[in-house]
Amino acid sequence: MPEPSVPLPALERMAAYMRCLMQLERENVRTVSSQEMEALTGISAAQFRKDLSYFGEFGKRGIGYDVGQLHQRIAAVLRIQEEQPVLLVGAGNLGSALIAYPGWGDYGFRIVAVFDEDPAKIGTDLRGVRIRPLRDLPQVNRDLAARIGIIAVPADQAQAVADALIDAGVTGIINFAPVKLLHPEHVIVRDVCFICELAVLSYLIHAQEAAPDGVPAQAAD
Amino acid sequence: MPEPSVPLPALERMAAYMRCLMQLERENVRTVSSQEMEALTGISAAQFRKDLSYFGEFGKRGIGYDVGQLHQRIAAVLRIQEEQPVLLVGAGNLGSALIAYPGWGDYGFRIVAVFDEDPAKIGTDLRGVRIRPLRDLPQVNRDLAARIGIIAVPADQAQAVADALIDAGVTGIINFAPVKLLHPEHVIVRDVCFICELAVLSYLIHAQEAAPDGVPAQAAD
DNA sequence: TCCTGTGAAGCTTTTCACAGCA
DNA sequence: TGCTGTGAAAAGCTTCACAGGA
Repeated sequence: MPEPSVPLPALERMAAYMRCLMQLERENVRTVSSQEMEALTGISAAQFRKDLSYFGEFGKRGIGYDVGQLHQRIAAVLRIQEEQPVLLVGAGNLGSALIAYPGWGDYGFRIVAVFDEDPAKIGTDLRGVRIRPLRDLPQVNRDLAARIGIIAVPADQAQAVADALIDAGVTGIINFAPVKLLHPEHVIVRDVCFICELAVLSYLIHAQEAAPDGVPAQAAD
Repeated sequence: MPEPSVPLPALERMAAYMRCLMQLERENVRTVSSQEMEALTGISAAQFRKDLSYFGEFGKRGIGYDVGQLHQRIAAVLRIQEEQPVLLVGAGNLGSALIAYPGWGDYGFRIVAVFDEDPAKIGTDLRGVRIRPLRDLPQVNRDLAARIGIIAVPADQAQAVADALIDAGVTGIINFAPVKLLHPEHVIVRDVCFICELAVLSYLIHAQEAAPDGVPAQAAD
């Protein structure tokens, strides 16, 4: 009944298309073709059309796609057409940077609670959200019922935080800590390893120098 | 002469292997087999061996891999065996979080200069690195000769910053701003879109609920 | 024996190229 | 005509399965 096995890379591109469509909306562009999307995103027109085809028909032959409508339909596919509550654990530098990110609302997410263990931080406000002790997590999420959690704590605390989030009913985790988390099968964990990006970049730069046409040196979006 | 067209996913896994090997070194583990690496990273033993094979032979048959030696050789492959200077543009929340990250040294990177446009920040210190105005970039990098730059500024400034970095000799950019950057072919740009990760997670959570065995729901590492 | 390194098979994803509709 | 949607072909990546050295 749901979409039959969509390639994961296609899903990742869907988020990129949405970003692009929001930009076009701000510029009051009404209609866009797959060709134009290729110019804007760097993703080929054929790829764009194929990606959309996993989820249905979205355009008008001979015309293109209605920008606003396509935005809405992609949001519906990604299940971000209505607000989704998110829990953030860790109110250090990274946590602060995350909560300050201006795009949450555009993507239908809202940080509804922030947790930290530092007594100096507990009770204070981070952009209008009170910081609570981690032990309050189960009780707080009984009301909030958030399914998504973000781990922004040091590596040595990450597993304990993951366990607590999962106990509290979270089924999807974005993990910024540099450790592999153990978790039950029904929970989905996505690791964000930004220094890995740098390492890959380092390789690609040097590979390109050594043989300017050797490795495709494709950028990741 | 260099490695003939290594799959990009293989490169991304190399960084993950390195992270795992550093952990093993801290635990004083001397030898590791591809089986054990599978247990630790979630990446299959066959995949691990195949990935390494793109770059040479690293193990001993019947024994496994020497942890320290493998770490060194992967570092050499990624060109992070000796310190690489990195420029950071943007000293806001995100920039501060990045510079506070404790793993830079482990991966052979060092932030050698920080730039920002905010007069209130210029001249102050961020973790021992002085914040300079962006206009100083060309001159500063004449000495530092960094090839890698990180863009951690708002979307509307990102293109100008990218242009400045490229002018100053940077050939690889990690872009945290939510815009597609225009750049010459010889420059490699990798976008980090953390909210895209959340959007994908949102889809996967709901897909799994709808059909617990429909979509593989594989986590990204 | 144990475990690596690797060609070949199998599977996934991307690209092509064109039918079909406005 | 113009541009979408999509089977089929091509390319790319992963897994298999086993030869071969310690």
